[in-house]
Amino acid sequence: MRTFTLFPDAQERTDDQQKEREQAATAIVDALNPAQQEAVTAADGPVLIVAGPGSGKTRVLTHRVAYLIAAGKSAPYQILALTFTNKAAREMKSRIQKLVPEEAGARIWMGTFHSIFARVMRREAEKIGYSSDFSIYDSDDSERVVRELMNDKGIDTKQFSPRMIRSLISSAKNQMVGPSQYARLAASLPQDKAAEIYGPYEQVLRTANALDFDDLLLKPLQLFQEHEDVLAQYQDRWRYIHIDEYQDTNHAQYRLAKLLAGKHHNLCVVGDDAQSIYAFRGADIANILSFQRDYPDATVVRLEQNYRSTKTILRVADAIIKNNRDQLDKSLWTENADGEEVILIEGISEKDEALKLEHYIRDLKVRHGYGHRDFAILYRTNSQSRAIEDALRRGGIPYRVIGGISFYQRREIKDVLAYLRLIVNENDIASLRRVVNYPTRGIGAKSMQKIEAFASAQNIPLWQALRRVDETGVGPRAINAVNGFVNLIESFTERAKTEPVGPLTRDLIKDSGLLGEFRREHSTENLVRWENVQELVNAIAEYAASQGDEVRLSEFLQEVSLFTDADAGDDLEDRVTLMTLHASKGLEFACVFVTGLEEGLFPLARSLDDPRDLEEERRLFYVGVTRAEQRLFLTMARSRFRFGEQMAGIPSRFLDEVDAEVVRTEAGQHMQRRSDRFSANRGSAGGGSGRGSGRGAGSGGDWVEYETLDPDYYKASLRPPGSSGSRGSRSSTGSGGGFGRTGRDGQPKRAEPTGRRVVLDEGEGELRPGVLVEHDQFGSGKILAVDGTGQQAKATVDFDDYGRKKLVLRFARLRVLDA
DNA sequence: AATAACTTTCTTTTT
DNA sequence: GAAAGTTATT
Repeated sequence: MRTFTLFPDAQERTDDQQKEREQAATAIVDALNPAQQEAVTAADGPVLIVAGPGSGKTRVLTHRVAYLIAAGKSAPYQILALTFTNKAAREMKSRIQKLVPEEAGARIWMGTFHSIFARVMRREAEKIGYSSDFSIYDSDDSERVVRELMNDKGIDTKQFSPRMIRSLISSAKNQMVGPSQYARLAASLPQDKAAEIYGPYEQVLRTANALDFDDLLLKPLQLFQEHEDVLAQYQDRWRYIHIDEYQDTNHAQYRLAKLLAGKHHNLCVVGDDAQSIYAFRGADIANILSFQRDYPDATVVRLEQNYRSTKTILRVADAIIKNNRDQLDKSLWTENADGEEVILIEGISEKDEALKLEHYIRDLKVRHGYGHRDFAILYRTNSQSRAIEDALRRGGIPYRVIGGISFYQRREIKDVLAYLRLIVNENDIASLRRVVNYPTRGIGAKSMQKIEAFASAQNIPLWQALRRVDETGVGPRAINAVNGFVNLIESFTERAKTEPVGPLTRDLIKDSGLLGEFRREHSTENLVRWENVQELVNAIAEYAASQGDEVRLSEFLQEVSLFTDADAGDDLEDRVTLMTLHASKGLEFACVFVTGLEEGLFPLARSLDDPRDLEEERRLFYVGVTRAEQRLFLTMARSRFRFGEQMAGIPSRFLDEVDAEVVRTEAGQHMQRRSDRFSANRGSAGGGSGRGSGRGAGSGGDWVEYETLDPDYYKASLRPPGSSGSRGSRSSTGSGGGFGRTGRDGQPKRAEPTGRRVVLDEGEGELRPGVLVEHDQFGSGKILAVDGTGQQAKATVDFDDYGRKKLVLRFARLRVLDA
């Protein structure tokens, strides 16, 4: 065991304390390999850790922070560690507290750039003219603002999508180009339109006292640039700064890091240029490539040993990344075993692909003892999850989907949040617009137009115009409605000053009419929505509890905006994980399926024009492949439903780039190269078309013949405890409790029918082909077909007088005629 | 002003 | 295969 001489400026301690600390520090360092040790114990000053996948870089960062704390570097200063997700921060923090338990009280600021600087803004907002109750606009909110502005200016939102305009504005902001400068630089038609919107957009956010995601970085930058004293204060607060996934920092983040580390230079960054996959949102790979130029005295450590994957998997990864030109040279190696060959799976359609995934998972689980949590299914676009979910659900395999529409992005949740935001911040125009006539209360577009005209004529905030609605010239009904709305919001603003937020939110949901909206129609969908809203109430109550009595609603709202699905993950449950390749960054799984390897999908069609985009896609593939510890599967479908129609799938060019030596097809052959890839595997894959006997039965020894097995053999893997499988998995982080709690809280008359779930499509079961039905308008007819379920259920009906029509059951109000 | 039903458009990845 | 936009009807 080695002992380290700890830093000379450590606090004064008794000899015993000093000894204890040195032992702790030694233990922290001894757990690592020499290269990692070097990274962890590097002297003060800039440190660049270039680390390949699976090299334990997050571990290194964790240990470095722990080591600094053990060495007494933290007190009285604090350590800042910026991670890529909030979840990563949480995990790192808890590991640090295990490594240096006696220092659990050490102040570590840990989180994403966005969450850390939202905190900074909460403290300093007034200094640059914002109030600390600012709202945070996510890209959805921003897009709405952009859309409205475009409508105001008569820009065709069909020709130029608000999303595109928003993202142009966002990248301008990221590069710190202001509206007037952007107008000068605009060189294309969309850019001209963006330039037209950019200034007003900034103005709207400003008057709304709102910050978008870009502002969360830019405003602190502005703060630091305008207030040297504030900068100095933060420079001294955070003497040691750590940044994980440095290759994915954007320009503003780069500047922030540079400013903050400007005084003490203790900036330690970890990254892998080969894993840079966020250029589309402004990440600049140059940040890591030029670190040594920015900090010539930097200690550079390379971590090239991989501890995660088998040699085979690494070989595939290496073959992939070699096709990229702009890459720092790294040679990855591992002492791990060769491991299993990589398997290439071909489905006849995306359904077949999904079915095969399900079969493989089942098979591996039974034959090799994997748990569900050992599997990850990765895809390029969120929409690909559907087919896979269907297959897993049918197979009774529990799963969770990360990303997609996260809980806080759901409409019903955003509606409630918009009310809360308005209560906190009456200038929040976007939230106001969202809820002013939802649920409908008679304040339609025309009335709002008049009120807005009045506001701009009088040069008063929109909210004030609402208060003076009787001067705006709208009709008496609208005046009444607006006054009701204003009173509603203001009474809650008043109550929010003294009352706890949990019950307050519950009352709000009732008084605003949202509750009535959910009850109005008893559909399964509304029930789910209502459950989600209950869950939100619980989340708020929970937050309130964790913060003690002093609850800041605005703070909760701000944090919620930065919360993502990936942060929520309860890893404890034994489920298969489904997510995009992007979301998989930093994670690892025993078995990984990279799916949808088809031209146009992965790589995505849009990336084909620009070689840099294509390289990013390739890095994405590299990231996906290197998530696997033991087994890797590459899958594709020969046809796929996209753009609403069936499209043929051509094997991805990426498949030509992997090392064919270590890849075999399901049939056990070595993968064939490009020249004949279009016919490759056709013989054996053809068998997959016969679904019933499918599962590659024809391919020989690879597959267990399910039919010949003891029927109980698979029982264990069927339908584990978790209830209705997937449905809840997106959003059901403990939803059950939600109802109970609200119900218990003691207003029996409001007791929602929690147990009795009235499913109002109850008639649906009777609507089968052949059944005679009657429609209010079309008269009688015969059902020809029914497709979709629940909300989406549609029936094709042949009406006696009107001919064939396709009706959405939700609206159609079909009555069954007795035969 | 609100609703129902039909039509169109668009689908990358996300802090 | 879903959302937003459009139109017709009350």
